[in-house]
Amino acid sequence: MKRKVTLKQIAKELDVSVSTVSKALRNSKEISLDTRSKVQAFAKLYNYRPNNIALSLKNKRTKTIGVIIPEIVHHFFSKVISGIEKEANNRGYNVIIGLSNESFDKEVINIEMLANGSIDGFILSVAKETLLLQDYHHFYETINQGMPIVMFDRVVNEIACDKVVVDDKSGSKKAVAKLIESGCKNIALITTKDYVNVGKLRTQGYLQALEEHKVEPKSSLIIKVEENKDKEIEIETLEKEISALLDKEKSIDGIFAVNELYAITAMKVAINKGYKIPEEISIIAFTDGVLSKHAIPSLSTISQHAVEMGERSATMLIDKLEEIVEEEKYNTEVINTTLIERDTTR
Amino acid sequence: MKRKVTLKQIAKELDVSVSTVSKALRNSKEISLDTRSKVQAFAKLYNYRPNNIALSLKNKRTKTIGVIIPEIVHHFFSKVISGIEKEANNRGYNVIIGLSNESFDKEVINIEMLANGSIDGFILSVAKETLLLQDYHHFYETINQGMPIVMFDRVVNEIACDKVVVDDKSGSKKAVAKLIESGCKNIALITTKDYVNVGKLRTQGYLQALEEHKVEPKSSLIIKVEENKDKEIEIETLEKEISALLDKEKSIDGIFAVNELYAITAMKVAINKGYKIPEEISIIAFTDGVLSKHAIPSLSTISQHAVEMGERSATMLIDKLEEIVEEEKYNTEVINTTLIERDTTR
DNA sequence: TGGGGCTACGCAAACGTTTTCGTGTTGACA
DNA sequence: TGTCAACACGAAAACGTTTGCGTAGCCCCA
Repeated sequence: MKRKVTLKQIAKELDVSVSTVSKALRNSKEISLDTRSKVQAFAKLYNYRPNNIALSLKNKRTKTIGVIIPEIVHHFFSKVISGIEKEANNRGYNVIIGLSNESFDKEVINIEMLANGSIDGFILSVAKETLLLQDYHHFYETINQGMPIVMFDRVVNEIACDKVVVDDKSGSKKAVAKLIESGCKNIALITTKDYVNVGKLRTQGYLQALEEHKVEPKSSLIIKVEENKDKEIEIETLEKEISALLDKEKSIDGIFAVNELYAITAMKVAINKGYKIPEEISIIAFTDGVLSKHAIPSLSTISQHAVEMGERSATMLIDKLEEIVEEEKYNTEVINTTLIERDTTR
Repeated sequence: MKRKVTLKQIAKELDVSVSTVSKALRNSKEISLDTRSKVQAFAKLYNYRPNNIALSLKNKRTKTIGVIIPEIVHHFFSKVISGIEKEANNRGYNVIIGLSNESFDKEVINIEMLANGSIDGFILSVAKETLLLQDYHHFYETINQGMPIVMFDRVVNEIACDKVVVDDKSGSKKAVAKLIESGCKNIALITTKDYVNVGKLRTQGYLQALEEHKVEPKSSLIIKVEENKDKEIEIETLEKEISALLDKEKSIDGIFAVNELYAITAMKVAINKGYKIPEEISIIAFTDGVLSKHAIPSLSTISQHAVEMGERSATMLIDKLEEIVEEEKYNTEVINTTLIERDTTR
């Protein structure tokens, strides 16, 4: 087993100095052609590759970006990552991943672990617990130490950093408008509690769409789901709530859910009750994923273009790292949503 | 903006040497209690954290493991990653991710990018193209340089390294046996072409189960799907094939598919043709994911315990890195599968 | 023959740590 | 007063690079 070869070893072997080897490999004309080719041949033979860690230390940059997300087993986040990875790789960066599992503590630990020189900057989406606690000291500290952060999707408005968000409100409006225009009169909303920012915004979009179409909102048509660590329980509870809702409000002919899973759950309950979809009840979900695509019937959704979000985030971060954009200038990019019409809408 | 503080700065500020600071922070009794507390207080005040890169260079270990997977927008792989990340974090390691997108070239580039000192070892699942080309030089080179590799799921048998695999054959047998025992007489198989190792093994399991139950296999009941870069097209083609199959072989009363998506596709076609599921046709998929869980009806599956695979892989790699296991000793761990009975089986 | 100007290389510092070894000061004790 | 141990600290090397600068050797020309 031949260990990795270093400049020093090459130097020793060829009886020249380390600096000569280094310069020869970079084809400096300070070194004679003769020596250059000798060194290069030797380096090639032994498959020399400069040690990244040494370079990082010297250059004070790692060419690595840290990504902290709440969870990875989630279509949206994994799509964002694939976008980040693509753009990062194109520009010669690596991606290191930390998962917060929606926990404040894990988010803090992950950030601290990476902030000590391992990476050049962060791309992250804030954990729910953090949003609930509203404790953002770890973000401030990171930024204060000169490490740029790009937040995506779940952002904290009061923090001065780059952000990439989806236009939740207008996305919801799009969805609800579609339902109304296709003839729905009584549209139920399945959303989250208000502390989840995106849920709140999507709720606002729903209300605005109703208003603009002069439909009176009815609070009895809105379910605000209580999050639960155990998704199974959350969904089971939701099933009961939806079932009760459909029993009580017979006039419901449209459902807008703030995510796929809520929508699928609603569809399941409705189908079990014998409703025809989309003839009797139309359904649209925010967030487009595999579930929607392959559901039977396939679900109409609002796509948030997760891959693009990832790409844009990476672009913003790297632009800042490479000083293509001034340090103190923070932007918020809004990614537009698209309505994907499938089989649950008319 | 206060930059990261270093030992040198603390030393200068407190008018002692760098080594004194270092020792004081590690509570060496070589340093007087007085100096120690002074240094520690100062370090705390300025939130000193040792620079990871410098430590990596010094210690010749990065405490980071590289993970190369074919794609991340895939329930199985993201689950494996979450398992890896969990175990790695528990043991103080970071995880850096590379995506091959099933491409040989990207796999090679990713490995080369990370092998130059950035990480201590690899966990990877081989890209399809690599399996097709059977060009494994990049794996050999990596191992030769003393960097351990753990392969999971899609492994190369001929390479001497640790492996974590799922027992594909027995998993398939379990599924097909279940179908037979619940009364199915004519079980169709939807699988991949044979060069995909796991597809091949699962096909073998199907055949063995039939044999053990004295059912004559019929090649007319088997669809071997031609992979396509464009999944849409692949699935569309598959739909037609399944449709033709169901039209031709009216006696089919069970379907076993080597992955969720194939199973869902089959279910879709069957439902459209008016079959009752599971009464007229039972379906089981290899690979358990969101799709199966939330399909309507929910799909019975063979779970491969992806999170556990990730954890085991990480454990094996780290054990080797920390020399808990001898370097030259390679193991192959087999993760057992579990049949999850849902609504597509009787 | 002396000086100037190349050429081709080596030295050393720097990045931020840790650790081994050396050393100056102090105090105790004979 | 001389010796020795203990104490408290500093210097320097090492990890693997890159790069500015110094310089030995040579040739050329006056």
